[in-house]
Amino acid sequence: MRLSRFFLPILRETPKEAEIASHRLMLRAGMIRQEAAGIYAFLPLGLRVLQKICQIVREEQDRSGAIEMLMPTIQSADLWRESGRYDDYGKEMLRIKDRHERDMLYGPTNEEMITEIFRAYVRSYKDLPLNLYHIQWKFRDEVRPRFGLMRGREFLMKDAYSFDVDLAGATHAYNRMFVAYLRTFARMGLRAIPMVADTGPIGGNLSHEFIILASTGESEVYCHRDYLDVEVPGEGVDFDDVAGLQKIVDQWTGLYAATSEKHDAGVFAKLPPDKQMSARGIEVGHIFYFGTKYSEPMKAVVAGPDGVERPVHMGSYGIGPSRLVAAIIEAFHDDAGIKWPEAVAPFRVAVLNLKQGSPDTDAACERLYGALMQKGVDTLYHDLDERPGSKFAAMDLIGIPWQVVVGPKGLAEGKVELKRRLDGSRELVTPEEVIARLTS
RNA sequence: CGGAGCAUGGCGCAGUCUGGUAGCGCACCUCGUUUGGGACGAGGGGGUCGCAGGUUCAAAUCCUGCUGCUCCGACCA
Repeated sequence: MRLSRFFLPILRETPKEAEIASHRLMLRAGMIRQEAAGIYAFLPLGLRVLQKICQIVREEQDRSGAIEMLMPTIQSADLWRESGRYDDYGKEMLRIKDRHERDMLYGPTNEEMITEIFRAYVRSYKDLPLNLYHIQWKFRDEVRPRFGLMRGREFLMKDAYSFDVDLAGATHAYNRMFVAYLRTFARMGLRAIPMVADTGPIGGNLSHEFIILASTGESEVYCHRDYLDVEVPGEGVDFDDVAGLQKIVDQWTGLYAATSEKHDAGVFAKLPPDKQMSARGIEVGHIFYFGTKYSEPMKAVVAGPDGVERPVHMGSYGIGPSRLVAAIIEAFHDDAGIKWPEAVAPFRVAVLNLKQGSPDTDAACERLYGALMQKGVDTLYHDLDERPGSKFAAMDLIGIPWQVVVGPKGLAEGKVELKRRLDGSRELVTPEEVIARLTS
């Protein structure tokens, strides 16, 4: 992408409403624009990151055996009356009427709808296990939206729903998601720690929140320090291996870890002092097993091998990709701007032409840009006629992992500078070397 | 929902107390000089001062009502 053809409204000054780093940087980097309290438009740069995150989420959901679909944002109130949650959910639910005065709502979650879909088609235990997910916008009319995307009212959520004949099957489904989540967050460069959590309005009795540690986190969390070193399952993990998955989950739940609501100060105090870790955390995922809470009232039943119909055991599993954009920035930034992990970066490399309009640098940049694009490397070519200082500052701000700096001095020796945003390291190399490095 | 505050050009702000026809920095446009870490000079464009009433010869400024947004607390992907 040529910057001259892109839409990247970078702000030099920080809008006054932004208090935390991720919000500030997203506004300054031209990633998002606030349209109302807790409601944001994703500008092109922000959308690129959001899509990268969704793709990782998708790949790991698919790998674990879940199947993607897409449910609507608007739901009928009748469904929610069936489960009893229409009255329970409270003011967080945005209620609307259509032209026929029918009660509708903007979905805050989809347990009811997925249960309705399931019961319409599935009759037999032979169709199970089943796990369906979608990535869709949700609306929760928060009392107090804040911190930009971190606590918005409209937010993107990946929500998966599992269906099993019995507790044993549901536990395995839970474990699949548990492991998929470990891998998902690790691929984004995040260490997420599963913590025993409250189930809230979703209900149920088994639940973990996946928390990343960050000083600007909203919740106080307590955990064993060794969680920082537990191994994340690799790509080859067998999601059908019931005992194997259970072992991984046991390993990841064996040590103490709890959010403040579930915190037991007595147990925590018995940990060796150097292993006690209390910090602020950002919740980036939440998984629940809630058994037959919805299947019973909504009559989602399947026939077992004995021919007897019984309500299915369900779980639901959420990840907030839009919140993850903010969470990743909280974890990866410095005074100059964002430092994207490569897996979610909006572009992999930026080419900076230090003397736009000079035949030598222009030609060298065009060659590099063309070669990189041809090899499928996501490249942003800063081809605007600005002073070098402005270019460096802008690219540092938006946090592209690699910068190739093309200037007359380097070119005199046939070299360009390859700079790494993450650690600021830089070296002089030939353009051919740049291409080789970024395509290896 | 309790408490506090803000609303003036795209962004950040001054002007409001003490009423007199809107200003600064950045950004933007033109020309020139510049170009290895947010340049400089000259010229220029852009604002019914959040909305609606009221007081007054005159309102960004005073009064009343409304709306939007932010922050602190109680709640949550």
